[in-house]
Amino acid sequence: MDQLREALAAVARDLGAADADVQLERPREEAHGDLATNLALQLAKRLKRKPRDVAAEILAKLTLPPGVIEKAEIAGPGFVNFFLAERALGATLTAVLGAGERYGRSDAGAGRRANVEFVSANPTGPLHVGHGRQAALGDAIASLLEATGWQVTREYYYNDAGAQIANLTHSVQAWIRRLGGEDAAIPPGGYHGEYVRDIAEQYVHEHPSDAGGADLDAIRQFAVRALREEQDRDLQAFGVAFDVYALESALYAGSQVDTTVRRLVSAGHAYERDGALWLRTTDFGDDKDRVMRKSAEKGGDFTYFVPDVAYHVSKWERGFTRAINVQGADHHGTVARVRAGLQALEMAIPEGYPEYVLHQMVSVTKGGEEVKLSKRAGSYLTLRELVDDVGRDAVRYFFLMRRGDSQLVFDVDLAKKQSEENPVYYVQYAHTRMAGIFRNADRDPTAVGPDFADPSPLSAPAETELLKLLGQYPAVVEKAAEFLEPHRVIAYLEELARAANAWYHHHRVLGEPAPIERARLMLARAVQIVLRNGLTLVGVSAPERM
RNA sequence: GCGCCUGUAGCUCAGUUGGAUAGAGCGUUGGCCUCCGGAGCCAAAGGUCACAGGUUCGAAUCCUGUCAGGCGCACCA
Repeated sequence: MDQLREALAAVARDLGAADADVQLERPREEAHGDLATNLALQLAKRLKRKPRDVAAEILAKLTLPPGVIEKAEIAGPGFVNFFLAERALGATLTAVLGAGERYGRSDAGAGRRANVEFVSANPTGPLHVGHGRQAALGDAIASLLEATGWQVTREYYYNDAGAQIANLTHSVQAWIRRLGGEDAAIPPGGYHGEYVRDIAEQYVHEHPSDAGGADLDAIRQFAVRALREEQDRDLQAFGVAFDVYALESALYAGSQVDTTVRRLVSAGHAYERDGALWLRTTDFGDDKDRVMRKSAEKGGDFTYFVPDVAYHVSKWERGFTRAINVQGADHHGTVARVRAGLQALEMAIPEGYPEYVLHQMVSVTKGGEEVKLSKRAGSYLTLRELVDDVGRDAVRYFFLMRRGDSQLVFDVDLAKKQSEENPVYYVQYAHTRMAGIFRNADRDPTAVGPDFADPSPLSAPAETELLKLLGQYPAVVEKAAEFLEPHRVIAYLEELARAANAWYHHHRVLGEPAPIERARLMLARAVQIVLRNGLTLVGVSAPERM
């Protein structure tokens, strides 16, 4: 492909257009060949000639690399279509079988370090469905980066000491007093879920000396730990693991917050007004300036903006050349101000740092009606309940099959009731069928390597189609990683599974004449490898049996 | 009012960053089990790509405007 591109560039130079951008793409239509270029269309205007005439001259001057291209032809308004020789497709097969589980991986990231922050829910309640989308998305993005050569840290940031935690603490305290027979009300802004009562009961059980709930600090620590542990259990059930848990309170304790403010002031972008300390973020693309330290009458403490900036400084200083934040779209307002804060430090942090992957909200329908999301346990909306009901694989797959910036309707009834028709089963089933071939043949699939047999008997249309798809997988992974869009992998897997199921239905493997059987075993093994690699990449299992 | 995201088949959504006749699943209709797992395969019907302009060889894709939905717009986090 690179050879072809260079050959075309040489022709372009010859025609006096050395700066032409040579584009090679895979045509949608099979009749349009395996690769196509629009070079003639691009050049036609500046050469003031008809596109098809330019295409003819390109073709005449083109020196094709030997053995790779079978034929080339002019089509449509002036496209030049190239047809790959069969040998090239056979090479795909040996590439897949040779690389195995490494097929599709690359080292584009060259071992540089990337931080992917996601979920980052404060420990004020169980994880809900929206966190589930974020967990699936963040984990898959991290995996995509790993597959393309980045050294990835999965990070979870949470606040264990702010106003929301105080609300939680007082809510638990109120329940402790209720359990003691008092008539205590949940404070305004407090948490009403049943889990609050459960925590209160546990607290009383483990702290008999404080049955009255007087020790707020002890209650806070207990509640935060209990909810963090519950969230960890939920994430574990979902198959997501983090490398680093970062605490907001540590930024204060480690004086990073103070240091950040000092740097911002000395960089000259801060000013005082109405008794508060402001940062002129409008100098760096924000739409309004931000308060860093509140005025004395408002309490005189820092706004959340400051630790947010300090936190991202810490990512930079820990050596992450990329920081990717996966967040709900309701947080999009923070994007401009965090970046502006980092620029205002004048520490040579790149302008686009950190990168954001924002996903739209998940709405949940149950019984045909939309259910409002809230942090109430028992409302059938926690991630844990969804995973327990629908299954980890289906939940992961559903959350990833859509682009992040389209809204997602998760119909719980449908996911449960019609789980057999879920696309995830279709893809997994294709994998199971390939595995079944080796099971029935009583063969070890891992023994089928690139030198297992001669792949040339694979000539049926369904087979060349499969080989082409297998050859596309590395590019799919590369693009999905580049755009941080795991749904591209899902779409590819469905296409591959469709082609694999059609092939399986029309062609037998076992019992055919030996050269054909052995060649098809290679193809079946290659399909199995790529399906498994892709499913693993998006966090879905590839079962041998279902 | 301002900003970000979205609008594609009855429903849920893709669309390889500007390419050729806009695709898939579900649903609907009609076929296919002596066969490695039918959780499957083959086919049909179904479209003013929200609407109106513009850019150019060429637009679902880029620009402008309008309409509709979602989410933001604190000295809250």
